Amino acid sequence: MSDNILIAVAWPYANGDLHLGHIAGAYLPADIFARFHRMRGNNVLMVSGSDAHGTPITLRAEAEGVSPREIHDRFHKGFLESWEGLGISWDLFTTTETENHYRISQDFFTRFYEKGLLYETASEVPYSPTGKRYLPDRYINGTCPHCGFDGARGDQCDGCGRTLDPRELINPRSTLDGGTPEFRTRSHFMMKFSEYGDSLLEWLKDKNHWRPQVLNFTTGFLEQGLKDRAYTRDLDWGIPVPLDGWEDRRIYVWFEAVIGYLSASVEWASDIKGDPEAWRAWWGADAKPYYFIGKDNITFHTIIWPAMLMAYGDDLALPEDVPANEFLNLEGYQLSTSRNWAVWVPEYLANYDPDALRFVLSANMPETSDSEFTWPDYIRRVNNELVGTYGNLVHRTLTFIQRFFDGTVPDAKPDEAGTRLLAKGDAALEEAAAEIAACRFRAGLGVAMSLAQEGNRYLDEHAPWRAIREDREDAARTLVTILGIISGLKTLLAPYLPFSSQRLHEMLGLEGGIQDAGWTATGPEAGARLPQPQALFAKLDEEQVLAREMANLGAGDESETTA
RNA sequence: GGCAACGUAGCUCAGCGGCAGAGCGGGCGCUUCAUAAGCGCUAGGUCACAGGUUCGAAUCCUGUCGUUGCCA
Repeated sequence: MSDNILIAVAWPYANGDLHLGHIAGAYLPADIFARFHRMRGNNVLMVSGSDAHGTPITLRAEAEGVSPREIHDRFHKGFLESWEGLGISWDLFTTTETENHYRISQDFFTRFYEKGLLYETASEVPYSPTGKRYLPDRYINGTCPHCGFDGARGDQCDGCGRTLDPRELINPRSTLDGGTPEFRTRSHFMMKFSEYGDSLLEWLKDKNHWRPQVLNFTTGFLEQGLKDRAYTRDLDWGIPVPLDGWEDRRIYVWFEAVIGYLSASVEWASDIKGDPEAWRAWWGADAKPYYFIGKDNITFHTIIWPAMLMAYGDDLALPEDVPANEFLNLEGYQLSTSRNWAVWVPEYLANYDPDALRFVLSANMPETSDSEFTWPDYIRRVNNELVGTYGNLVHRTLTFIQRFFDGTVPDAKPDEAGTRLLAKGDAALEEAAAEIAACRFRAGLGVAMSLAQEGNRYLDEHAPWRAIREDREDAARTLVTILGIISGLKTLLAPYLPFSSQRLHEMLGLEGGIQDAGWTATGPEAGARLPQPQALFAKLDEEQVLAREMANLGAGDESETTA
């Protein structure tokens, strides 16, 4: 009996390239999970898309003097290239700028409105008389009433870190033209989230498999009492409120972005699957939706979106798990786009192997706490663990068969010790499966690396390079055993290292795609001809990599740094 | 300011009531099939700090300091 597993992944703002933080935080764990479940024979639907409507996009558009849509189109295209290069295996990566997404987001609004869950309220909104437009909080600068810092923004003061209301600012001015904003009273819709606090707490009761930090945070948040929130904003970029006389208001970007998980599923069903109803299998009572996000997004995925699903009705499936990751730091500091303190995916892919990055980020994934990426560590892990332990086990075995057995899989049966090792290999497959299914990706990779080490140890103990001289049969038994271990490793590592696992699949003389080969350690048959082996991974030149990357880091930074 | 999490070996991280662990790096040795790769042995720690609970605390509780996220 196979499960229907929806893999819903955070929607990146289309206002800049992807960096390592995005990958380690959400996209890599989601992809490992998706590939694993496909190999196990489950029905996977993995979706996400570009968030087109966030403030960061309009900010960048105004800075460059182009339209928000142009910014969105440029970076959405870049995302697609990054996914391709990194092997992130979407069923659909769409965008919030589709007609389909507008329709479904407006349908949610209409449903909520008709159910009486949206009510009007008046609030004071900053308005620029010179620009003849309403201003988001971030578009207002002024003096902080708490610390006197002059560059405080309408939402937060960078001087003292306090969050602000734009009306508190002393001497407020628009960042667009420096003009003084006035505050106008505007009607907006509030969503009755407060009605769902108890139901959410009830729903959380059997979520003991969630990560403690996610569950504790969510429970604590709800126990303080869930408040109603403004559902609409005064913007001209975004999805219009579908009510007569309200067309100049937009649905708040966060509330339509989470609807994207559903609208992307619907789009996949009609446009890719060719069966408009096919999405229901992943949203019905027995579906298991997993949401892969970073820790800054927990509230929206464990509270707001489940509340919206409850409010919508139709028994749409609530999250099975929200394995939010913590953050990845870089060389001791937080990632920062403005200071160019980041490793950008397109630049990485221009110089290095995608599997090497997937390996290093998986080995050090921020599952339980913030973790650290450094280039020296990247080089060490690639050269010593990926190349030295795993790649070399494969290479020494395959070149040995090529050299001493004419590239033909020997016809021999493992002896007692070999049979024991192969049993360990089978056990490792199940052990890793349990770890991955529970979203413990670091641990799953650890199982694979331990098995590779066992393989190396076995080779050293049985020394086929000595046996080949006096007892060819013994050497053959050893090699067949290790071939079985390598076959298991190729499967075990396929979710983590899809490109090299496919190459290894072919080097073992096996046909087709590894993703269709199942979760088994089945290797080549006796007598099978193996192609000339190639190294799975290249060693890195430490000096060269460090020279290039350390020079890149922070380059182009025009602000003062204290580091 | 409130809530939540984190602080463990030189580095990156596990462990989360019962003799302080792994990988990498360091030291010593073995091996030569292999991308100078592999294997074994070894050194190293007041488990942030101060109290408390317990026969027993890195682990549970309280407080302090530091880091992070969310909220005000």
